[in-house]
Parts: sequence; structure tokens; C-alpha cells
Amino acid sequence: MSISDKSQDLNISSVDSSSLVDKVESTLIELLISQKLTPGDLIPKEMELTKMLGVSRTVIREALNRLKTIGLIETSKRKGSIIKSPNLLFLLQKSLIPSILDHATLKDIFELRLVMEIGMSDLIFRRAKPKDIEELEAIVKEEPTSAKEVLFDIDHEIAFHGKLYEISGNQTLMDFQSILLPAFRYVYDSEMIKSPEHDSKWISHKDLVQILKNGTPNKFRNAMRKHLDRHFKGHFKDIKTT
Amino acid sequence: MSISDKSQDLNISSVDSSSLVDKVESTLIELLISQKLTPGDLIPKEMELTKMLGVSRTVIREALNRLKTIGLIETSKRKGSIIKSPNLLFLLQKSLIPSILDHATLKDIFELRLVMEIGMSDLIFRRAKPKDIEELEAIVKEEPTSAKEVLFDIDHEIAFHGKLYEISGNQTLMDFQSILLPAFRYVYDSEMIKSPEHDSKWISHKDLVQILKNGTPNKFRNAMRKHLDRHFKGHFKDIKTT
DNA sequence: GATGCGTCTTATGTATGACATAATGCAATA
DNA sequence: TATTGCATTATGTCATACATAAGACGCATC
Repeated sequence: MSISDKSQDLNISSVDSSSLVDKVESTLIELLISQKLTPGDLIPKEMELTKMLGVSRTVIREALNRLKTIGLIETSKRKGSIIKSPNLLFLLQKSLIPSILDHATLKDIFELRLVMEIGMSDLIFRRAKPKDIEELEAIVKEEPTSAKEVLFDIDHEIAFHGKLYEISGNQTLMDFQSILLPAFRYVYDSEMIKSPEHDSKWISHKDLVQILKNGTPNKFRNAMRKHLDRHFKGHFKDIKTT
Repeated sequence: MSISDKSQDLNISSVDSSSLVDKVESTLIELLISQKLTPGDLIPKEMELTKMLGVSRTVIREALNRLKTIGLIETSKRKGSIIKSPNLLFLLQKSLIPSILDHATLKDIFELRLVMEIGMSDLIFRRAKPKDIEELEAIVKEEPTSAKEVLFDIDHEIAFHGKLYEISGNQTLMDFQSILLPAFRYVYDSEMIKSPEHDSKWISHKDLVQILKNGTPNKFRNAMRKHLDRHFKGHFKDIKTT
């Protein structure tokens, strides 16, 4: 029996290996919450915090720096630190470096795209304005009509689907898409996805636009699912279609 | 005419106000990418970086601390800093403090939930194992059968829908849901959402489970949309139903 | 020869003091 | 009144010193 097994059995409380900065960081976050601070409020100066928490300014600064990194505060000279409403997605952007992400996560992200695009059909259908539809029509204008001929052009693909996200009117969703884009491209480029030939029942971009104009939310949602079918089939062979 | 107006006219390029730490941070990230570093690789020691970049150790440390905050690296004594595949969602967790998020973002997040749950129907349908269905049945067992009587119990709601995320088999999606949970709760608690009475066509959790057992992916997806309809109606009055 | 133990070395973690720099308020001045 | 200039304040950067944990290494023990 190894020592680690023993520690499980004996329920030895694991020693607190977190650094001072870690502790101060969480203390500060708790402070924000308990004090019900909202964006615009100021938090104590560095020197006050050093006195309050009994640690050096170095530690305080490193902790504040972390809050700054996750967008919870903003600092300026003379004024000090001010609470901010963080842009959730801005964060992801920095850490999302496709080459560093592991395969499983990349796969998840690609799947997430499919999930979002099907799910947002209702938003799109409701919020599409005539002008949006015109733009979509302009984008798909050059596409050949026969399904067989449709080549897979990633830039074109992104233009069309990107516009859909825009129409959804959900800023968080849009940000999310734009952040995940590098991951999508990476998945395509690295040939993790092979798009098989689509069959005659396949729904093209043009078809989607038509349904958006004349169909119902339900029809549109199901059409979107069909449109994405080749991706479901292509990589995620474990997903039943239709 | 104010000075700021003038600067616009004269097209004076705004001075770079970013701090040294900001610059070092992006330099380091570029380094990671250009050097094609992957998880497990070591990056130069703090002292080497101070020499390479010509700044003090303080600045280097603050920049490294940021990379650590976004999960790109991990540090340990004696070994130095090591590249990590960041858990994208872990990050969000810290910054997602509902009371600090602005209303618009909270609304977006709630909407995102609806989008994801409809969109992931296909994954659920394909990946649900007999055991999963049993669990779902256990969860909905206590529910009254008549739609009229169904009370809105948020914990029950979370148990059922949480299980659905689990079934989806997409780890990123699951993490996402668990992170967004506080925001969901907040939206419910703060009564930003009012659930209207559901009509006779409403789909209950029990109905969903039945369709999951005996239906098709298409039916399940559309049923999920109907199930969530009260939320679409409740808060997002600008969304057409069905 | 393998295992265990103590010591040394190394790189990060923390503390302290100093000065630079930007933002703000206020007083002096034209 | 408007503008300039100075003092103040709090963050940003630098330098140095020491604490601490994790490996590396050698040595003794079996």
C-alpha cells in the first residue's frame, strides 16, 4: 500500500500547499462578494491592504494583478483599483491557443459549435431583419446550386455562419464564436475533420436562407441540423444522424 | 474645440499606454506560440528572462503570474515554469460572479443555456445509456403528472438538466454548465425570469424521458424546444415561439 | 548494488526600501 | 476665467536580500 493510498484511508487532511498569493487572492474575491461591491466601486489601496492582511506589498500586488488578469478590477495611478464587470470571453481568448490545447478539448469545442448553431436557430429566426437576410443572400450568391458541386471553403463557411451568430443578437454567443474561431480553423486545417460528400438531401446555405425567409422556426432548426449533418457524420462517427 | 477633438482631426496616434508587464506578457505568449511549445515543455527561468528582455525580475514575475492565472503555465520551485494545457472553463469560474456581471450579460447567459440545451439534443439522444435513462427516470419519479401542477423547483430543475449535460458526454459543455449555474440561479432568484403557466401542449421532464427512450433525435430536439418554451416566453418576449 | 538519509544547490516565493510616473487637486498667475 | 505649475498620492518598476521547497548528489547502511 502506497503512502497516498494510506492518506486516503486515514483521511489525512492534505497540507495547505497554496502560496500566500493564492490565499490573498481568494480573500480579496470573498471581500468583493461579501461587501457587495459592484462595478465602479473602489477597493482599498495597496498599502491599506498590506496592513489589513499583514502581508507584504509584493504579495498584495501579485494578487491584485491576478484579479486584473481575470478582468475583475482595473487599476490606474492615483485612483487605485476599481471594480469592473469582466468580459467573460476576453479571458478565454488569451488562453485559447489551439496548438497548446489537447485533442479532447478541441474535439469538444468543435462539437460545441454544432450544438450552438442548432440551438440558436430560434434566436436567428426571430431576430433576423430584412437587411440581415439581404446580407446572407449576398454571401451565398456565388455558391453553385447543385449540392454535389459545393466545395468546402472555410472562409466562405465562416462568413456565412459568422453572420448567423451576429443575427442571433446575443453578444456573449458572438464573442464565444469569434474566440472559438481559431480552434475551428485549427480543426479544419489539421484535417481532424473530413467532410464526406453530402447526399442529395443535404441542405445548402441557400436552402437555409430560403427557409429563414419563408419557413417556421421549427423548420429552420431542423434544416440547420441537416445542414450540419456532414460534420456530425464526418468526425463524430458515434453520433446517429437525423 | 477641445484637445480631444483636435487629436481626432489631426489623427495623432495615441501613445502606447500599456505597461511594461503588458508588453512582456504578450511577448511571452508570442514566444510560446512561435517556439511551438507544447504542454510539458519548460520555459526559461525568471533570471534568464530578465536578461533576455532587459526588465526587472518584478516585471517578469508579474507577467508570468498572469500566464499562471490564465492557466497557461504552472510553476514549481527549483523546476521553474512548465507549459500547461489550460482548462478553458476554470478561468471563467473565477470571474463569473453574478452580482458583478451586468444585466445584459446575465441575460445572454440565460439565453445561452437555452441554446445549448436545444442544440445538444442530438448528443444526448445518441449517447444516453440505459443506466442514464434509469437515473433520469428516478429524478422525475416524484413529479406530478398533470402539467398544471408542476411547480418550479430550481434544485429539481438543475438535477434533471444537469444530468442531461452529463449525458452529452462533452466535458467542455459540462464544465460550461456547471460554471454558468450560479448565473442561472441568480437569474431565477432575482426574478428576472417569470415562468408563466404552461399550457396543455407543454412537454414535461417525464415526456422528455419517454421520447428519449422511444423517439427519434428529431423528435427529441423539438420536444426539448417545447419544454423550454416557457423560458423563451417568460423573459424573452421578443422570441417567437414554436 | 540497492535503498535510505542528510546536505547542497537551484529557482521560485516573500519582504523591504527606493525611485519613476501618471492622475488629481489646488493655488498662483496672466 | 482659463491656464499653468506644483504638491500629493497611489500605482509601476527596480534592486537586493532572504525564506522555502524540490531535485541532485554523495555517503552510509544493509
